[in-house]
Order: sequence, then structure tokens, then C-alpha cells
Amino acid sequence: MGISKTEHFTDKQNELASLLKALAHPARIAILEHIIKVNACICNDIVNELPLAQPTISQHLKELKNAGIIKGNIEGNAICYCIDEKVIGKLQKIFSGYEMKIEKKRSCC
Amino acid sequence: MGISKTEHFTDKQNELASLLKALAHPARIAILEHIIKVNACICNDIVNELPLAQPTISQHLKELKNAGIIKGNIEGNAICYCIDEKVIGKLQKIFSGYEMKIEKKRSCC
DNA sequence: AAATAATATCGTAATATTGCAATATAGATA
DNA sequence: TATCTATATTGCAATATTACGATATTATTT
Repeated sequence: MGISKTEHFTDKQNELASLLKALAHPARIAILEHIIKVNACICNDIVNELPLAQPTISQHLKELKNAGIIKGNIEGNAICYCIDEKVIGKLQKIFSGYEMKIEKKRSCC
Repeated sequence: MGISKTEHFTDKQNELASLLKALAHPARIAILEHIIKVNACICNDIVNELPLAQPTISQHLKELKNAGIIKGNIEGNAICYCIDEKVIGKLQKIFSGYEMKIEKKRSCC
């Protein structure tokens, strides 16, 4: 198949899975980390930084942008990308929540 | 293609991407959340809980187990699954780290 | 206005993922 | 030992993802 049966899960579960999928690629992690490091940069900086062709970088940036993880501002003929704190913050909260619940219970295995 | 050029990225980046991929499916999020909720359960509980066929659940469990997110103990003819705290803890720390770095800088867009 | 620079989009080939029926395996129980 | 119960594996069809060459778009520079 290759298609996920999203209709049976909660909106939160689908959203989280979708966010994680947007980050679940080493190039997109590398892009995220590079933007965090330099605070903001244009697409071409990333093309020079990573060993991938320009259309491939553009595609990865689009996915990160669609997920709300980064945002881009037009600056002349370039586009300045930076992190949108909200989504990373959301992920951090979700994993903190998981960890707290797991710590409370434990036992078993 | 469909193949990722992992050889050009750091081990940490590849590992994180791989972990996130293991969680990047609503069924696997639902499985994780169910196990957290009930602390530990056998595969069949999940089959009854989720609207997916037994082989599909088994496949998702395998991926979560390979990623180290859950672990399974044989109990008679059933297998008792529970969370391995280490990996969720690792993810929580990584996202906390990202958030701290982002908060420190900010500006731009 | 032409050339250049930065980015996006399209089309496509290679590969990966998802879901499940059919079947295998292994322990429990009658 | 035959049957039942729980889980895993195999094989396959449908779909998604990844990567990139070719090309389009848009703004800047000459």
C-alpha cells in the first residue's frame, strides 16, 4: 500500500506523526541544525553546505516549511529561512510529557 | 529514488532521523501512547485496540522494537511489550537542546 | 534589455513504506 | 497429541519518498 490509515487515529496522533515525518530525514535534520546554528540563512547557503542538488534541498525546505518547522522571508531574490519556535517547542513538550508518564509508572520488562 | 544519502551526514543526524522515522506513523504513535497508558500490554491488546490487521500491528511493533523505543518480554505464548525509557528520554533531551538554542538567538523572520 | 543569481517546479527513475491475506511458529490447554 | 491462542514471517499490490536534470520564475546587476 504505502498509504496510512489516518482516519482511524486521533487528530493529535496524525499531527504528531506528520510532524515527525517532516523531520525524519537526515538532510532535514542537517538543515534544521544548520539554521539553528547560524540563526538564519538563505537557501543557497544550505545548498553549499549539504551534498545534495539544489532542487533536492528546495524540496526538503518545502517540507520543513509545510510542517511549520521553518519559515521563509523573501529578501530580494533570495529567501531567508529561520526556525519557527512553536513547532519545535510543541515537540519538546510532547516528549517531556511522554517521559513524565513513563517515569511515573515503570515496572514490567 | 527513495533512498537517502545517509553517508554524507553525521552519525547523530542519521540516528535521529532513523528514530523519528520509527515514530513517524500514526499507528506507531497510537501504539506508543497505548503502552504508556496501560504501562505494559501484549500484542493482542493492541490488535484489539487499533483498526489494523494483526500482521500490520506486528510489523509496526517490530519497527518500534528495532528502534529501541519498546522492548518485549516473552510471557508464555504471548509477548509483553513496554516502553524503553532511554530512547524517549534521548528524544526529549534533543528537542530540549534545540529549543534552548533557538530561544537564545531568535531575531530574523 | 540582456545577463546573472537564487529559488521553485516538473517529470521521472529508483527505492521505500504500508497493509493484509496466507501461512508458519510456538506455547498453552483440553 | 490435537487444538487453540498469540505472534511472526512471507509475498505482493498500491502508494509514497527521494534525488536530480531540465526548465521556469523572479529579482538583481550590468
